[in-house]
Amino acid sequence: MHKARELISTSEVDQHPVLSHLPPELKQRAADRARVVKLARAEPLFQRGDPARWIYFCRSGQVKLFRLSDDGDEKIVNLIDAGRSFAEATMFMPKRCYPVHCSSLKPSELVAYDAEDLVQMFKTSPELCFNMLGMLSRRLHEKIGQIEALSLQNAQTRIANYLLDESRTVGDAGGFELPIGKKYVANFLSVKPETFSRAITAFEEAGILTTEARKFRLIDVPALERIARGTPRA
Amino acid sequence: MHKARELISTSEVDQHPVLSHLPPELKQRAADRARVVKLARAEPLFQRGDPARWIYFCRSGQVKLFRLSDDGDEKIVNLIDAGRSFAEATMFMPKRCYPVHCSSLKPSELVAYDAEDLVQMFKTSPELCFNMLGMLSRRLHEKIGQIEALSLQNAQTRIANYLLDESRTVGDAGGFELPIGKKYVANFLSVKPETFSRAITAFEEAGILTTEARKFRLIDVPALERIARGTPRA
DNA sequence: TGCCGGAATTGATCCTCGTCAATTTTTACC
DNA sequence: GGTAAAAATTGACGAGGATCAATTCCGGCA
Repeated sequence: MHKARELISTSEVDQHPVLSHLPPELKQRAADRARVVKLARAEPLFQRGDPARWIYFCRSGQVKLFRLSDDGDEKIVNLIDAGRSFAEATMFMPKRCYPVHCSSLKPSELVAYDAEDLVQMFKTSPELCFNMLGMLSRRLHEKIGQIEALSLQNAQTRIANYLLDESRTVGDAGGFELPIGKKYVANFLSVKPETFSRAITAFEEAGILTTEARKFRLIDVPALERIARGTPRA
Repeated sequence: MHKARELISTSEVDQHPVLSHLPPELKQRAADRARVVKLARAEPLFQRGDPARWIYFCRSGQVKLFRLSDDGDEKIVNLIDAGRSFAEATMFMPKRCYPVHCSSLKPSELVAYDAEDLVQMFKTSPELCFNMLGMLSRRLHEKIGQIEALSLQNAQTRIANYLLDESRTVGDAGGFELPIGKKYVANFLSVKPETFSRAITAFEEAGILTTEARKFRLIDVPALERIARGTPRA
């Protein structure tokens, strides 16, 4: 059961948006206490309520953060791609537990940093704290955006916004590829797969985009932007 | 137009969940630079996008934080009662602007603290930062809860949860009173006033609660909890 | 006290989206 | 490369909640 623990280099720590600001000696310490976690496809990492001993960086692959309702329905709160970190906020909660479930969507490699030890480091440096405060503020802002979208926009509008977002962030002239199955994208947008599918079909028929497998190519961006603004006409 | 600025005492600063942890001399400095803002009923305080020069504490009254859609629909993201603070997260955003609109719901008195000056104070003390990190974590957690509710629960369930919450936090044996007009509560729950009204009527007819003006009295709490869990039967 | 205007309630209707079911397509794995 | 399982699509249908409209209720104020 025990195999040699994979060593983490300080340059690995530099990937992390917050830990990269650690002074060199602490960077080393963080690396020394970190470990690599490898997940197969669809393997759970932690459950809501588990004590939050680790915070994570996604080195490769993809994981989902989600809530479950009493009757088993799932709501994906966040999709974490390679290069992004998650669960930092747990370090500062009174009861240090994960507030969501986490599970991989593809085979993934994560770097796990020791939460307790990091807390000690943060206690030594307001600069570090400020980096973290900035990150949490951005997250909070993001969530407010999600709430607004859920309350004020309909399915089509949310989907249109998502497509425009993806196109801008990961797309090139040739279009872009969905990071994962439409099922999960749909869930993230709080829409049923059927509804997602129908919306895409409608967009295709309107000449707004073309699809081929997972590849999307936007044809009529202005039209999509009008839909995203909730004003398909005018 | 200029009248004498109302002075803020350090004991006023002690009301603030984060600033109360300032060392005495900084507490005095915060008080010296703070000011009182009085709002009439339904008076705007700031707009989304305004530079965030101040963070606020609600001394009395009530304000709403909200977003507006392009076609003018409003979504209340948060209701702030007396004793609560808001807008702290703006201090740590790259572009220090309010991400929501704010407007009073009743005549209110707010204490406005100088954001830039507070940032300087925070830079001196990891302890202060930790208090703030804790608060932002809690806020983030709250938002995740709202998102889950919007995605996974129906109108009845959200309303049931709200009633149970209110009953637990502000209620006594004789029931509790809505903090404001049902219109606003409904909006906060992302439900139309008509739907809210119908749900309450249904609860009354089921013998779950009684209402009288704004006063609510829960009769059959277990039944309401079942609805809140999404399993009305069993 | 009586009047006015906004809030709340109630009813009727509509429409978006979820549900259920049947295929088709894609993916994973031997 | 072939097969089984999962994902995606498509269609038909229904329910939850929004919308529109009409009263009724209540609070503030002269």
